[in-house]
Amino acid sequence: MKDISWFNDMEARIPTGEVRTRFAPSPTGYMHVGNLRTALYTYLIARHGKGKFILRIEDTDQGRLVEGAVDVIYKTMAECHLEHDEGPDVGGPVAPYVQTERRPLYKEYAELLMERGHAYRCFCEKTESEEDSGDFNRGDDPCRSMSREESDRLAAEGRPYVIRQRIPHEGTTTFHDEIYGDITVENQSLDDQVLLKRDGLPTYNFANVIDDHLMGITHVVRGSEYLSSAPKYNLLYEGFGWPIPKYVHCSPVMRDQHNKMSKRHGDPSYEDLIAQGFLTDAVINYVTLLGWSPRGEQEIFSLDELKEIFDISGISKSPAIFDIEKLRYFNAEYIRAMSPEAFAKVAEPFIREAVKNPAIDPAAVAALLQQRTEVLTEIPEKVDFFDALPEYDAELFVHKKSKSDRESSRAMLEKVIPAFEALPDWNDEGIMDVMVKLAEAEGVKNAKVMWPVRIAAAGKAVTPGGAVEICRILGKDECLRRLRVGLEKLG
RNA sequence: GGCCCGUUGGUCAAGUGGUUAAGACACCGCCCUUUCACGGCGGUAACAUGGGUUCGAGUCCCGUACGGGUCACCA
Repeated sequence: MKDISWFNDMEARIPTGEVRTRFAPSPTGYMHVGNLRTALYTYLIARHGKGKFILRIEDTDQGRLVEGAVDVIYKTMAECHLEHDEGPDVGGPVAPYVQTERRPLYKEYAELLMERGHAYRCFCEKTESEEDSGDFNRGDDPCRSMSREESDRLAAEGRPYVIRQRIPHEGTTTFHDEIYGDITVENQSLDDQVLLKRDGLPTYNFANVIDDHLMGITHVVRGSEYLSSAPKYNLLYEGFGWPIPKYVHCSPVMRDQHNKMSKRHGDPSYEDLIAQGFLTDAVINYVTLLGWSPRGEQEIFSLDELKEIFDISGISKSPAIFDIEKLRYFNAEYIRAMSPEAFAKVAEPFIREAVKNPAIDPAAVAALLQQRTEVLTEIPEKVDFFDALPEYDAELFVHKKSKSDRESSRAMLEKVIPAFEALPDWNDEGIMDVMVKLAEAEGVKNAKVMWPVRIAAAGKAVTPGGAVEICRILGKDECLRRLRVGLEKLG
């Protein structure tokens, strides 16, 4: 009999008595929105339960390793404030946290499972066509019924093999999912899945069970694509005599009715969304609500609030379609909730993209933008007129609502220009005062004065801010220059 | 195709046998307003479908349709 004292040592290291969850990405180089949501739910379950959140890297697929991908994971998680308590970089009681570094472990456990009769070596070399066609009936696999002696002999000879799970042909298996409830399947619908690959590395399905157990994971959170595999996991846990964790299978994030969000379809990853001008906190808030309901009417939540209220029972069973329009709304809400200073800081690079003129104060422009910006990337086109007066048509001076036409506009500009020239201090009060007084003197509404001033100052119909703010920010000289240009167009 | 899961307005969703079926985004209208926004008010719009069970069904059961997942030595 094999010496299995190592087994007891491993078991002794498992932390107990606390909620423990893990986010276990395979390093593919970027963070899908679906991945981010799974990470969030996993994190929130741990934090809500005052437990531990663990990062584990699943790199058992040697063919899909991407250079630098692990760094992307660290960076994204840090940016999203998903700090982990244990992981490859920070260590922890059940290290190592990278699957390839745990390699020897899986084989030991696979052999332990063989000892217990729940797994067997399979020496078959089946061609892809046999696998694909489904012609090969696993029930007929001669390896399954091979004697242990024969199996050991072939292995000792150096014959390559995989280790398969021995699934009973009879009976049913029932497992419980926190979201879907109890699910029962016929054992005969389950196949003898490979646990240990020919290269000695475990399959995802096996490594997960081993690691989740050894790391003391209490809530196994993952995508619903693993729902069909869950009965096989149960059989593995039972085969080892291990407690079964709580399963939390999350439905996918869709790009439309039929397709999951995917890079292939050009759907944005987390990194892409940030590049498109979305704020991390807004993305987190929106993504959390995509497939989870807090039940009340509040929608805007900080991560700290989410830690407090997040509840597994609020996760929905059906897939959710990603709606960038609603994300824009969340983003706008977050922008408006920022302090003017904080917004000026994030907006400045985007303002400077369009406005090179050093005389223009970016903080002043930002103040105009904050209430009317949804995503940061739309800023440059909104403020480009500060840099240079655009070519525009005199027709812009015609505006029904403010009762402005070319005639009135020319008349107003003719009177505003000298009044502005005479202004001792160039500030909002002074500028406003000139225009209000003029309107009074002319017996017209303020709008009739302000419309042509704003148009001449900006050269476009829609602007962030009104005539007063735009004139002030432009500075007296530039403002007057533009008003004269406007007057010429009307002349 | 077998097995598993799902289905409330265009979208996210509340709802756990009795409600005028919440709320949010989007859309439309009105108000506010120096433009556009912000904000305020209001509006259009949903229980996939057929049978049961029940005094009563979006809520429970069965069928059907549609959609998704899975059936890899990928995760």
